[in-house]
Amino acid sequence: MYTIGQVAELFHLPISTLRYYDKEGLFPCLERQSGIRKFSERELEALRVIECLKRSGLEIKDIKQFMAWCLEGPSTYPDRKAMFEARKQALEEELQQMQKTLDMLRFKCWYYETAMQDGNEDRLNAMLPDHLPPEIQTLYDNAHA
Amino acid sequence: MYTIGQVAELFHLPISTLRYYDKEGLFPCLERQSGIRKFSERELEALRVIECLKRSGLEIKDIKQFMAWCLEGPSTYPDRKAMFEARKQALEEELQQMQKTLDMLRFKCWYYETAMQDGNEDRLNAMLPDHLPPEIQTLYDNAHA
DNA sequence: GTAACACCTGAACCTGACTTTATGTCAAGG
DNA sequence: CCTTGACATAAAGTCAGGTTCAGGTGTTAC
Repeated sequence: MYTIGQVAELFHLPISTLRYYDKEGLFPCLERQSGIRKFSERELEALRVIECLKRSGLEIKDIKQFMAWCLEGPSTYPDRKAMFEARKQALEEELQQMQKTLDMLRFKCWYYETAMQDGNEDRLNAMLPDHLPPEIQTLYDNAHA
Repeated sequence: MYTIGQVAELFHLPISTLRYYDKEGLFPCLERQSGIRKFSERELEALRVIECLKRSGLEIKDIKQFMAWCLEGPSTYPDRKAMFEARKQALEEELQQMQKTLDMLRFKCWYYETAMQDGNEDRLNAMLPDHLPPEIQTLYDNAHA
């Protein structure tokens, strides 16, 4: 059993956030002793799942839905699986987009490195868009694909 | 020369967003004819850069700073490069985190697939945390690394 | 027994990036 | 001439995800 302050420290979260999660129904089984929240292993596990779902882009209300499904038992396995599948696909697409953005950023770093050496962008502008050094061309093309 | 409506269509952005960007100073050279915004090639190029910087996680006010540097000339090449370097590093770290999250999601998909087959989580709970099938164990470990 | 401290509540406030609303100007078409 | 449609403005509203605050309670330490 942990107090809210101990859990906050364990998870490096502000106490206010834990209270907010509770208010939003993310700890449906949370118990209290004379008003004071008592966090058990069940809530810690919930918190681990919450962190994962949050990172994967879910909103609080969707996480609440997931918690509700968990309470409901095995009949909701398909819902829970569908939710994770959907998130997985969304994240995979986001990852692809990020790779493109990253190539763009790498290109821009090279661009300004070169501009600094030249003192201007004249030579660079003459090279664009298809007379760049080979590996830079790849970055540029990836970023615009 | 384009009207705000044409640009909105070209970039699949609401008109209100373009006006908001203008209000925030993202088009420092934008001209007007009797009050009406006239978007030229310069603003389209700015918009392409804005989209990239936004995807890379920059806030509007930082993008505004970048636009100001571009106006200022070659003396700000180092600032612009530093900005892209910082974004590049941040995005690379974020990408790593996302890979971990993705492994967690893949694990959860397998978990609920298995739970559905079993009709309960008893066997799964007995396998956790270190008696999982080999490739699933890898996902699990990566996600918690 | 009283001070210090962690806890409680509910409500108001905050930030970023828009979006909506209310109101107004202006040129072209029926 | 008047309506329609695209443009303009300022100001307020929205949304997620918290944070802060005022005012009160409970337990522990001396």
